[in-house]
Amino acid sequence: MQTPADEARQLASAQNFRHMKAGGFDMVSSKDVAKYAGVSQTTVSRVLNTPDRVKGPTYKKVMAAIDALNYIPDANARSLVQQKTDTIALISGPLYNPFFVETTTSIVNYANENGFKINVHFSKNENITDTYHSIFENKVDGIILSSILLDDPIFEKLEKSGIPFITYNRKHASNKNFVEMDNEQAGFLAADYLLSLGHDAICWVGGPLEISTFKGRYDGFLRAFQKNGVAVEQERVFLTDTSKEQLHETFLKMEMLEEKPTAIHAATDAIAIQMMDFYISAGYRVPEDISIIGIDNVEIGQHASINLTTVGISSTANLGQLAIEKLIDMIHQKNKPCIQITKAVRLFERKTTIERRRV
Amino acid sequence: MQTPADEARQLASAQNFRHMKAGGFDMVSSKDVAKYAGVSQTTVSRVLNTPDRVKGPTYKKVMAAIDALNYIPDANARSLVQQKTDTIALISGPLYNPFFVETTTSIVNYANENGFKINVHFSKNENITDTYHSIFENKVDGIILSSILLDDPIFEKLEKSGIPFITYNRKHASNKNFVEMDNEQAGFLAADYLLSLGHDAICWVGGPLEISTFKGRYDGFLRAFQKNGVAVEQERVFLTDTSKEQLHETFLKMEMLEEKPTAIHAATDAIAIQMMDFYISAGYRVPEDISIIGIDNVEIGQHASINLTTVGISSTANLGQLAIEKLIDMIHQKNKPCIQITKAVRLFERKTTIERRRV
DNA sequence: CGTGAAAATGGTTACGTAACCATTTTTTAT
DNA sequence: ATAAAAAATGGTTACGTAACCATTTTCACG
Repeated sequence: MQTPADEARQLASAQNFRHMKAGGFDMVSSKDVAKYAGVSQTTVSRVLNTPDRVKGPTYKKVMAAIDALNYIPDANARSLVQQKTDTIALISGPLYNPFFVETTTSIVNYANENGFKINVHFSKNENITDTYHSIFENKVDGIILSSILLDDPIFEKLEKSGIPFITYNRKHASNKNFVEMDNEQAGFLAADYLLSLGHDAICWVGGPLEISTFKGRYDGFLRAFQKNGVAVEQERVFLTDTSKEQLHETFLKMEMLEEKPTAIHAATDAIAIQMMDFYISAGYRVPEDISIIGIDNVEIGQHASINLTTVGISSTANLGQLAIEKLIDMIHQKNKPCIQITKAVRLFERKTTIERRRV
Repeated sequence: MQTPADEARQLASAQNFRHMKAGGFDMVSSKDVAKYAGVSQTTVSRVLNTPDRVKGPTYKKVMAAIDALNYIPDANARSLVQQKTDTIALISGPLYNPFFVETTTSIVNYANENGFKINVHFSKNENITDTYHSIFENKVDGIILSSILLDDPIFEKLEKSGIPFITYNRKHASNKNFVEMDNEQAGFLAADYLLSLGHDAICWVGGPLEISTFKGRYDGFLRAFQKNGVAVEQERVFLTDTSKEQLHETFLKMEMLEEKPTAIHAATDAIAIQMMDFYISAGYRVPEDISIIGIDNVEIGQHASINLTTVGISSTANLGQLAIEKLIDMIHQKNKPCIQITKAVRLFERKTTIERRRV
């Protein structure tokens, strides 16, 4: 039987265990809980991690203490002793590219659902030593990244670190684990489609060929021209940074061409959508005045106001989702098989492309 | 003078310091570096943290050892002893709302530039005990969040935790620190504008009024009707979940109305853009057949193909950016002033609204 | 009821770092 | 040259947890 006095004493006791700290209350440790419950710290740990190995009454005592003291275990301390952080680093491309919006969503949600925290980093270029510094210091359990060049020197460091990692979208020349789409075929399908519509003044707008996606898509673009017996004119090939500003420069350059393009093959939907904006703002009609095709099949491209013709993965898969699933597998089962997934692609015919009017 | 034999010995020595671990190499500690360099662990720590207090030769010796052993300090261990993690938790709304794309970008980039890691969480509803569990266990230095209800019970726990936190976009009824737009005025401006265009069959589409943004915007909507002497008909008010599926349900319900709306006031641009998609896909023309206005002034709404009329912050500020700046201030200077920022708004007249044709 | 096995609990240690205090070395001022 | 001060370095500890081994308690069985 518990008297009011007992209760009061117990309450006072709980108060005493609350050390005031700089920020506010708390910083109650499992030691405090142990003392309060009259057991050893080891037992407190067991209550939380292997409750089966603790007798009913003990369990209740400890849980009561945890409640009374408002104890929250410290994941950092646990990481230190267990040598794992339950954290995955994500190095994504910028979100102004809708492709990364979708992959980031999938990656973060899937990881969180599976008990992993995600440290996010957005990188525009590949000059991100600071980012890797932070990632390596944090001893993350895995790394999922897109931002890498075909011959990126960081790759060696990644391998040497021993941390499981996988790339999505892009890959490195020596990549063991990656999830990509069939970039070459994507480029081919898009270009072949434009050619089949009768276009020949086609501009290619893409990023640097040191990046696997751009390289593959450009190669496919070339193959389509070859197959159709059309020559690629170098002045219509624009390799540019994918920022809005640089794309606007590119737009202006295309406007200066002697023979203006009747179609644009953008290496990504993000580029396509941005170019659409420039053209429409300049008074052009899409597709009547200019056809535009992208690659990636991003969600926003399916909006009725945009209706972007594009090439994308045949299935409804999401490269980020696939990659994070594999990465977490790799983290769990210590054996590391090669994950090399190249998803098949197909054309999504929509409303930004039209047969060339012969004038 | 160093002979080849010396070099070889040194190399062998370095090798010996590399303990093979489960995953791969490494797990070199500052102790290993100390032994290798012939100094104390304390000195190694000093070389990294207060190099001024170390003599030149010692510094060089230690740096050489760090290099030779490929030593990377363990941020977790540092966190444990320093009682800070240099980590901020972000609880954002889902990225299919473009508003959160922009805020997330700003928050992650600014935090990373200032030496903080960001743990991202996307939440659709407010039922996220697991998320908070993880956040509290990780002893983050600060929390920046949008997902909160006006009377959210989690608020009390946040306060009690003693962790600095700030909300952006939304706020709690008792919030000490928040960054929002003038939601009431935004709702007012949008509704008043539609009314000024001659619309009266206006549908409101928004989320639950337990959320400050929706509540404020709806209140403003009501005020505009009152000011214009127009009655709000309850059957034209749709309070719904903002998922694509639920919005489609709403669209179907609007189609069933006896008197179909001539204009839609969406509580957010995300809703507006989604409704646009449904209407155009169903064969309507925007704005000729139906006017649509949003709130937030998201980037994609400015695209030439969408051109969404909307209400947004007058300045080019970004609520997420403002909030993360303030939060990091709060973390650095231990005093915690009240950050209560309500940004002024204005109308952005674009192409999804038109004067009502009197039939 | 006694004995051995199993279950429950406790004590000690390590994880890797920075804080703290102690000691040694160097510099400065006389 | 010497004392005092300053600089440089080292030893020990704590941070909070789980692993590991030791001890005690409980239980089953003959």
